[in-house]
Amino acid sequence: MRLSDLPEIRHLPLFRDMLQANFEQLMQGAYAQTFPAGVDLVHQGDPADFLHVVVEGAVELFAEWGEQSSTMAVVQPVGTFILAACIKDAPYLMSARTLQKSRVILIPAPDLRAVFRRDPEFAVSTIGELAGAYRAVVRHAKGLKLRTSRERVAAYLVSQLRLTAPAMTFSLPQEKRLIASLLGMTPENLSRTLRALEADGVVVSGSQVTVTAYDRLCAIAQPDPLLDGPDP
Amino acid sequence: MRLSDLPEIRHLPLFRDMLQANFEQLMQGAYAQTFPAGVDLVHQGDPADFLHVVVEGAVELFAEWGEQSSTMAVVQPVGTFILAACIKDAPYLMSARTLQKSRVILIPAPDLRAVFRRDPEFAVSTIGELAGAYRAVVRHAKGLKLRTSRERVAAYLVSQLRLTAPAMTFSLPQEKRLIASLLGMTPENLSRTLRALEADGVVVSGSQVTVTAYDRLCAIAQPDPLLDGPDP
DNA sequence: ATAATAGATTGACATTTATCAATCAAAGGA
DNA sequence: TCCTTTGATTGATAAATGTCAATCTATTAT
Repeated sequence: MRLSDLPEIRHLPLFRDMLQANFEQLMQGAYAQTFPAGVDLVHQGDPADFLHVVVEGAVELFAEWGEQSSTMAVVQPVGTFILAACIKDAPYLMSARTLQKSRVILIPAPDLRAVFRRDPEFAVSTIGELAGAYRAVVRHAKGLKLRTSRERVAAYLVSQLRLTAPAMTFSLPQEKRLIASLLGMTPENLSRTLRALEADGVVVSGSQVTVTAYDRLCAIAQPDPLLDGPDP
Repeated sequence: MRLSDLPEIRHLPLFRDMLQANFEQLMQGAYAQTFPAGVDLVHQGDPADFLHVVVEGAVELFAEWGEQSSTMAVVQPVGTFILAACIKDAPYLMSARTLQKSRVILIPAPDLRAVFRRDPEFAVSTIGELAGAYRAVVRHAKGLKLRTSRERVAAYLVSQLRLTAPAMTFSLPQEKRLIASLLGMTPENLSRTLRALEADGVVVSGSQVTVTAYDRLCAIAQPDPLLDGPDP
């Protein structure tokens, strides 16, 4: 475990309010590891051994069923994943793989469960973290059920624009096929949809996206905090 | 608040481990109400005032966006809903309406937040409840993204069969259009899909479903605990 | 009992989305 | 630098799903 990782983790919403002694104990049992891109970190169905904290890089959470596979989320620094499985001591519902060279902290699930029973502040933080994660998946599911793929693409572009405001251009943070999977469509369909959106002021060149008619894009996406998340 | 409601609520996983004094205080501020069918209990976007506990009847959770609307879940006794919004003190992500005459206990959100800061056992129960809810939505989203509508229908029938095992017949617990919406399809599509499944040993007559070829249905549904939930 | 209503079903059709195959473009390794 | 590999795009086509309209059916209310 690298000493320089600690302050960053300590400032995460999940860990910032707990007692120093408990934080130290949690970190005692934890260890960090750096993985190259494309490494499978966990596989769905496996018993939940560790809470994962992504300190550097990016990790894809994806679901598999038979031959099918679908990206469910991308976790970026500093974020955690598979907290719920660790708490329930249940099998992971999703698999995870690194998208880039990534540094991940692994915190043993039993330690986690022991500490939030002892530290009420940590318990409260855990509640907040889980409630946030729950709401994020609900939003994702709402988007899948209520919007067409064209609307999902438009909403995705709008949400990316908000991250880079006030600039009207940005570069896609992941490969298009991953974004397509995240949005619940095929790469071909995403490609054609982006092409079609050029008629509405979207210019795509490789991974560079420029929006020349924000209002027209919004008219398609109909952004809604109950689907796309709060404004920040 | 009816006195006879209390023991049932007290035995819920969410409330069973907390201190009696805290439970009583929570119930002090709570009140119960009985609603006829078709009443809107909460509307998405409203501030989260109360945790809802369904004691009798059934409540539909649904999402709206523009003209569109989609059923996200059905809460039956004894279950709770919109815990996450109450915790986050954030707007509801879903609307709720009664499907039948229903009795609902309303627990003020501020009381809830105060109590789990004071009662570590309640905090731990809240963590467990949220983790379970999170995993349920992840499964729902996985089903939407990985299965075709035909596969979702088959999986739905298999999961209903498991509830009534070892009987091979059951009656649909809700109207077909609601089930269709829950499964992310139109009523017309559900109707045709059920009809098509007759070739695979499914007999539908009104709301009565009989399965004469369980193995063939499973071959279509490919049931998986990571999508359909644990065996019980 | 009968009418009125809401839900379910069916057919015809349009639209969306996926699939397959070919090609193109870009990035990384020898 | 060129070659190889991987991802992206495009076209042609098929399959899945939605829409609209017209029944049909069951239930509820009068």
